[in-house]
Amino acid sequence: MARPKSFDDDVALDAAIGVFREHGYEGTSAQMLVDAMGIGRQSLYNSFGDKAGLYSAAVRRYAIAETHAHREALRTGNRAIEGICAMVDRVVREAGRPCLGVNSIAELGTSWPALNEIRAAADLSLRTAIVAQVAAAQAEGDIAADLDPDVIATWFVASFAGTRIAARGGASPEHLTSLGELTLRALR
Amino acid sequence: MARPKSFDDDVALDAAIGVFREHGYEGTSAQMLVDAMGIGRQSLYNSFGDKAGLYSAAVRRYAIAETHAHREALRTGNRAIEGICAMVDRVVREAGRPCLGVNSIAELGTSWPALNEIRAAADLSLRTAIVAQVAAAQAEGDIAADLDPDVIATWFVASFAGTRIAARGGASPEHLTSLGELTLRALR
DNA sequence: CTAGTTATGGAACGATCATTCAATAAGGAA
DNA sequence: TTCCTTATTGAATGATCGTTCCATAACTAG
Repeated sequence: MARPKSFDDDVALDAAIGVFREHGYEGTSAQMLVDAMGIGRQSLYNSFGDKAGLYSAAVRRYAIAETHAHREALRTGNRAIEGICAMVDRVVREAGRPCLGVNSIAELGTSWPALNEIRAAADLSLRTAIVAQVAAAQAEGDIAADLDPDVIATWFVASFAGTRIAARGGASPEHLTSLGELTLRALR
Repeated sequence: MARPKSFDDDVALDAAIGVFREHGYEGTSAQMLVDAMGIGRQSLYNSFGDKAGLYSAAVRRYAIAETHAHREALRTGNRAIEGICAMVDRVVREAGRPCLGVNSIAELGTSWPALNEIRAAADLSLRTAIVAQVAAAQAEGDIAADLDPDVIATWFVASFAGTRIAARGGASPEHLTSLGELTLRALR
């Protein structure tokens, strides 16, 4: 009953994610977004409200994809520790590209309620998966039993942020690999 | 032979640092800076060139102060490991305030040559101190001897970044303390 | 074919951006 | 005092910011 959209919201959102990852929220202009997304300015505002809404949508989509990738990696191998290693390896391997989650925290802190909610949901999902996997690895004797799985989950998330910051600061792949190894070593 | 300045560059710079820490480079306007620094617009440009120059000067001053504080903490106690613990504790204790170093890396990556130089100098200074301290702690049997001190130095820096990102994301002091403990545990 | 509805593209909005100009003020050297 | 130099102040610069208005295009239900 009306003119159909000429683009897919998620495809456009992925393009926006690419820009926000590299330039941050304040460093990205509406012009940069319409250029990267390949849509008109008005279409951007029709679909996402405003720049803040688009950013929130981008962070949400990114957080969901990132959480999913982490959980997928955790399912690797037979022993629980193998999945944990796979998760760490993936972070090390992909640390070369800026992380929208880390960058949004660094840039905006907890000042956006909408972002806080998105992060809380992603954190819960990821942490739940890590806690279960860690408990399993502890039962299998691959992680020290005296450590609280919940603390370890926080530990992993922080280590990932540290690795990503190191990479964004120019650390070599060898250094990043070392970081991944030490992250796992802390738990033995 | 001419009118003297009515303000001290370093005092003004500290005020600028406070604004940049919280709002980042792109999120800070010249108006916010003159308000916080308590000087006129023209004085800002006379003393620091432009906004980018002021930011570089702020990051430089911050990096020097932060590196100095780290090195001071390292000198604590009798055994080398005590100084290392003090350094970690300080980061945990002060993680509540945003880190200009971490935030500048997250926001700008390695795209500013001037910042890269500042970081390289600070990194070298800090890493040198940590390496020496770690080697001493290894000789005293408090850190595993099979680990490369240089890798450990990278590890500390990354852990600090992770802790600070966690704090900026809203982590509780208890969680931050746990992160500090696990940072040290990785080395035993 | 027509009427109704939404998407699109381009020009335009006021506001704010970083930066500078021009005029005045303040001190040291003579 | 007088001159010279620099600091300060406030207004003004053009550019770009995020956002919206408006006319047109595209599609569907009737």
